[in-house]
Amino acid sequence: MAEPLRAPQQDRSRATRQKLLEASVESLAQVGYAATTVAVVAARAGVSRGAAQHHFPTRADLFEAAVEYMTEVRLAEIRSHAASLPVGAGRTEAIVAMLADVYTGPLFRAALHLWVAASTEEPLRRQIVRLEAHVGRQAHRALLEVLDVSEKTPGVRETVQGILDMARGLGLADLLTDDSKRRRGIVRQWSKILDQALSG
Amino acid sequence: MAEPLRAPQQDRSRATRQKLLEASVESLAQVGYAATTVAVVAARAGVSRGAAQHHFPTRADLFEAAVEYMTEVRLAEIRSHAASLPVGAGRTEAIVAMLADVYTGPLFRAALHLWVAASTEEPLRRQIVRLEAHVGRQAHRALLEVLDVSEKTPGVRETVQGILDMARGLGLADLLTDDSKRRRGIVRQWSKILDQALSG
DNA sequence: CGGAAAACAAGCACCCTTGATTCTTTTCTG
DNA sequence: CAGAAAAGAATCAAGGGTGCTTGTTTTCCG
Repeated sequence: MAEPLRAPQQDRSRATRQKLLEASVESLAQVGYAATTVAVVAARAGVSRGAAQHHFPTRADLFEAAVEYMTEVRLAEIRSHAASLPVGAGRTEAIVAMLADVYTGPLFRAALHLWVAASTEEPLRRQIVRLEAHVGRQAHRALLEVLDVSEKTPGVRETVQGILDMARGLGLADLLTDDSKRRRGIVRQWSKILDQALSG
Repeated sequence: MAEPLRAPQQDRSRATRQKLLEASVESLAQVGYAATTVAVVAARAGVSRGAAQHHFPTRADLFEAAVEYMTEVRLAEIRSHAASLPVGAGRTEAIVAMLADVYTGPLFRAALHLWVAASTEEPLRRQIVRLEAHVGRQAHRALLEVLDVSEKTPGVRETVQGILDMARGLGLADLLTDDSKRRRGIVRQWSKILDQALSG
C-alpha cells in the first residue's frame, strides 16, 4: 500500500518509479508476463535490481502498480482519441477504426497479457477486475457520446457493448499475426452495419 | 497362469499419451500456461513424470502435441454443435448463442492461454498460427453454411468474420469474471442486427 | 517350439538453470 | 553527518532435463 498523499517524493525517486512502471508495460507488451522478470524490468528502466526492489518489494507489487498506471494511461488514450474525430459522413467508420486501433495498440497488448495471467492468479485478478470495470465503463460512455446515441433507446446498450467486444476480439487476433489487412475490411463493413443498427 | 492381462503395450502407451494430452488441455484451461508444468500434467493424468518425459521429451513437445490435439477436438465441437440447430424463427439467435458458448468453453479457454503464451515464444507461435488458420477457416465456412448465406454477396465475408471476432472478444471477457448475463443481452441484440445485415 | 535378446513403457533420483527475495554495502542529497 | 535511495552479492525454491533402473512385450534365431 502506498502512503496517502504526502508531499511529492524526491524527484529522483519519483523518476525511477516512473521509469520502472513504463518499462513494465513495455516489457509486458513485448515479451509477455512470464518473461517480464524484475531483472528485465530493471534493465529496461536502466536501474539496478536493488532499486526496483526498493520501490516494489515483490514482483506482485510491481504489477499491482503497473496495472494502476496502465489504467490511467489507457483512459488518457481514449480521451485523446475521442477528441480528434471527424464530423459528417465518415464519422462512424472513423470511430470504429479508432477503436480497432486502440485495441491493437501496445497498451491493450500489455493489458491482454496481464488479463490472461491474472485469470489464474487470484490477488491480481481481483485488482484487474476492479480497474477494468472502470476502463470499460469509461470506454462505453465515451463511445455513446461520440456516436451521439443514448442508452435510453432499447438495444443501444447491447449494440455498443458488442462493438467493444468485437474490438477486443480484433485485438486478440492481432496478437499472433499482423491482422491489419483483414481488420480494415471488417471495420468498413461493420461501420455500415452499426450505422444502420443505430439509426433504424 | 496370469495371462489375462491382455494389455497390448501399444494400447497402453496410446492411452497414456491420450491421458497426458487431455490433462494438458484441462490444466491449461484451469491454471494457465506457466502453471501447467510437466509435473502437474503428469499428476493430473495419473502417471509419473518419467512417463510423461518418455512420450514428450521436452515441455515444448508436449504443448506441440496438445495444440494438434486441441485442433481436432475443437473442429469436432464445431461440427457437432452445427448439426443440432433449430430451423425457423429463432435460428440466427441460436447460432450466435452457440458461437458465444463455444468461445467461452474450456477448449477456447485453453487455446487462449496458449495464444498468449505463443505470442512470445517463436516456435510455438508459428505452429499455432498454422493450426488456428485451419480452425478459423472451418469455423467461418460452417458459419456461412448454417446461416445459409454466400460469400459471393459483397460484405457477407466481413460480416461473418466480424461476428467471429466478437465471439472471441466475449470469450476474452469471460476469462476474468462470469460474464454470462451481459453476454445474453448482447447475443440477443446482435442476432437481430445480424439478421438485418444479412437480409438487407 | 523355446528361450534369450532387443525394444519399449514407466518410474526414480539427481543436476542445473532461472528467478524471486533477502541482506549488506555504497552513494547520494538535504 | 544522517537517512533515504540505489547497487550488488548471497540465498533459496521451483522446474525442466538427463541418466539409470525396472518390468513387460515382442522378435528372432537355434
